[in-house]
Parts: sequence; C-alpha cells; structure tokens
Amino acid sequence: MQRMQTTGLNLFYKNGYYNTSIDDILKELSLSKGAFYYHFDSKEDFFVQIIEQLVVRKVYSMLIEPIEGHENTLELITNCFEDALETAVHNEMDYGFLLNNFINEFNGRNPEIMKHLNEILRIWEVTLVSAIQRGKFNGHIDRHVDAEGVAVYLMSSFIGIRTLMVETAPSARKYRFMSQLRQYFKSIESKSENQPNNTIY
Amino acid sequence: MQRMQTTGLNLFYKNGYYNTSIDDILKELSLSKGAFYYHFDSKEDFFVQIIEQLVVRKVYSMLIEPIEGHENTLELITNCFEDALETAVHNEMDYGFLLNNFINEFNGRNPEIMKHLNEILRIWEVTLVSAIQRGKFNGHIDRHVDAEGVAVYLMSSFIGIRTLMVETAPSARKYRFMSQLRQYFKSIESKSENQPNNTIY
DNA sequence: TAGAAATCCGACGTATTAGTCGGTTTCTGA
DNA sequence: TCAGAAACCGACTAATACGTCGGATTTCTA
Repeated sequence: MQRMQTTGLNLFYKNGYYNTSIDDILKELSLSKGAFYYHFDSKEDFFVQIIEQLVVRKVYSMLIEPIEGHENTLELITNCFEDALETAVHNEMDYGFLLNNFINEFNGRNPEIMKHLNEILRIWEVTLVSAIQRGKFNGHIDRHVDAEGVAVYLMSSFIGIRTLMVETAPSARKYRFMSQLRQYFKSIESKSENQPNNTIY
Repeated sequence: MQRMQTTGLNLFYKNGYYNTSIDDILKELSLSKGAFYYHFDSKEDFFVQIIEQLVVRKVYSMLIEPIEGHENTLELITNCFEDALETAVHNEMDYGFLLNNFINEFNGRNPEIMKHLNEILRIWEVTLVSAIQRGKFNGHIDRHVDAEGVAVYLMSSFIGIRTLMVETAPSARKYRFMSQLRQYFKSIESKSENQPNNTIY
C-alpha cells in the first residue's frame, strides 16, 4: 500500500493525474486491479490519500519546518529556498513544483482535491507570515513591511522559478533567482543594527 | 477554422490538453469529426497551430509589447504586470497562467510542443532583459544590477502569482504582490537622481 | 493445523478516446 | 448552369480508461 502510494505519486507527478492510468501504476508494481481496488475506493480516493500521506509531508519537510526556527528569519528562508531549488537541480528529470502542477490540473475541475491543495498552500502562507513577523519582532526585518505581502511575494517567486527551472538552464536560473532574492531581502531588512527585542530570547 | 482554434484554446486552457477530447471541442461547435480532420492532421498539429496563432499573440500583446517602449522601464513593467493581473482578476473563472499550465502539462512528455512553449518564454526573457538594460542606460535602474537576474526574478514572481490568484483571494493577493514588486523595484532603481544618458533621447 | 480473514488475481462490462473513410453538401468561377 | 473543388458529415475501428466481481491464494490466529 505504501509502495502503491509512492509509485502513484511519482507517476502522477511525472505524467499528471488524468494522464496516468491505474494500469500504468499497477504495471510498474506488477500488481493487479483487484489489489488496487481492495485498498482504495477509486482513483480519486487514492489520490486524496496520497496528498494526505505524502504530499503534505514533502511540503512540510521541504518548505515549512526549515523556517520554523528562531534564528534570523531571512537567513532561514534563504537557506530553505536554496536547498529546495538545489534538490530540484539535481533531479535528473524535473517536472516542476508538485503543488503548482496539481493546482493547475485540478483547478475548476475537482473542488474536493483543490480543497486539500489549497489547505497546504494556506499552511505554507501562515508559516511564512509568522516567520516574517518573528523577524520583525527580533529586529531583523523592518517594522513597516507587510508580512502578508512578503509571504505572497515569496511564494509567488518560488512557484514561478520552479517552472522556469524546467528544461532551461536550471542551475543558472537558480543562481540568478537566489541573487535577486537576497537583493529583495536587503530591501526589507531592518536598517539599523539595533535588535531591541532580541534580548528576551 | 478560426472558431475551432479559439474554442480549442479555451477548452485546453480550461481542462488541459490531455483532458480535452476532440469531441468536446466539436460538440461545442456543433461540428463533426470530418470537419476537424479536414483542417488539421492530428490533435497535436491542431495544438501547435493554436500556439503559433493564438498563444504567441496573447503573450505578445499582454507581456511583450507593453514593455517595449522607451519610457521609464520599471514603470512600464509595473503597469504591464498590473494590467495582466487585473485582467486575471476579472476572469469570472480563472485557470492560472496559460504558459505555466501548458509547460507543466507537456514537460518531459512532448518535446515538440515544449520547443514552442520554451521559445515564447525565451522571447519574454530577452524582452525583459533588454528593457532592463535600457533602464540602466537611461539612468532609471542602478548600473550594478544583473539584468538577466532581474528578468528571471520578474518572470518567476509573475508565473507564481498567477497560480496563487487561482481560487483564493485573487484581488487581495494581486494588491499585495504589486506592493512588494514596487518595493523590489525601489531596491534596484538608480540611487542618484542624475540621469546622464537620458539626454540623448 | 484448520479455519477465518486479508489480500490478490484477471477476465469482463461499459464508456471514451484519436483517427479513418466513403459519401454528401456547399461554394465558386467560367 | 454545371463541374470540380472545398468543406463537412457520421458511422466505424482499435486502443484505452475506470471500475466490478467471482474465485484463488496467502497470511494470520486460535
């Protein structure tokens, strides 16, 4: 069942949900229809379970947990993005950002699945927002910046660079992206070196 | 034939290429299989013609031509993005950024079509790069910025925000995005008010 | 070890897909 | 007017899709 889900996710990521048949997955696993429908009610049920079991965990370990620490927020985010993009560069065959692909595939076509995907995005967003607010509180980030705005901007740029890293010069594009991200971060970081609220930690 | 293409593009955009059948398109047009295959060799040929005829034009009019002027580059890009996002907000049903959706769908599965899509991205990129270089030359943009980097960063953020504007608070997210874009632009614009090279125009 | 529960098999049904092809209608220009 | 070209029709094929079902096999448990 674990194997079914991981194999399923790989193929769905590679070929898309609607363009991957149950038979494709079962052929890869040398299993039969009966085995599949013993464990899952339908293809959709199968996919929902994959989201809950695997996709959520992937996003958490890659994008959420790395920025939950109490160090300098902007550094945490920089390193988190750096690592995530570096992983993508090393994918011998990269198919873009998992969440982006699925959202584009299911948007307006499957509200049930969209609910799950939007929920993951929401959690990513609130994690970023609170990280930025923490940065403001700790004096690393200028007090006047709009945390929600920065979060949306960061998510946007990350989603987009993953699409741009598909097929065309992923390594070079990653490097350029990270440089500009640092440039942007410089523009929102605290001007003074005072970090008054840092003392309480 | 025009009607076939526009209807085809709408459905491909809405449901994806693989998830839209020829019959779906023909039903919408009240046409028959014979009519379709009289004009097009195959579904793929049909789609390639749609890209060349419609997608290219859309991207040009929306993202390329608006930034080819000789006014302040950063203002041009700001207005261009503003308009493009505003159009998306007003789509009663939005399915994200056309190019992003198709790239994610065809990446690693159809090199022929990917070639066309990547070409459009490439043109967008060089247009942005030369616009930024023009801005540096005109003194609106700091001479030290990396034009390629800024272009990649801009494209990334645009692609991403279009996915984020799908389903969840498009108008609010657009507003936040544009604010941060302006913030970023402030960080790369020329520090001094001198615009030495501007005189030759 | 025997019986029950869990797991798996694969042929089958029904629906949909891309594409074919012989025939019909509509347009056009001399 | 009429012949040929352009455009269109729709039944057909072969492949593939999801899901079902009766039965076989393996694994667990007492």
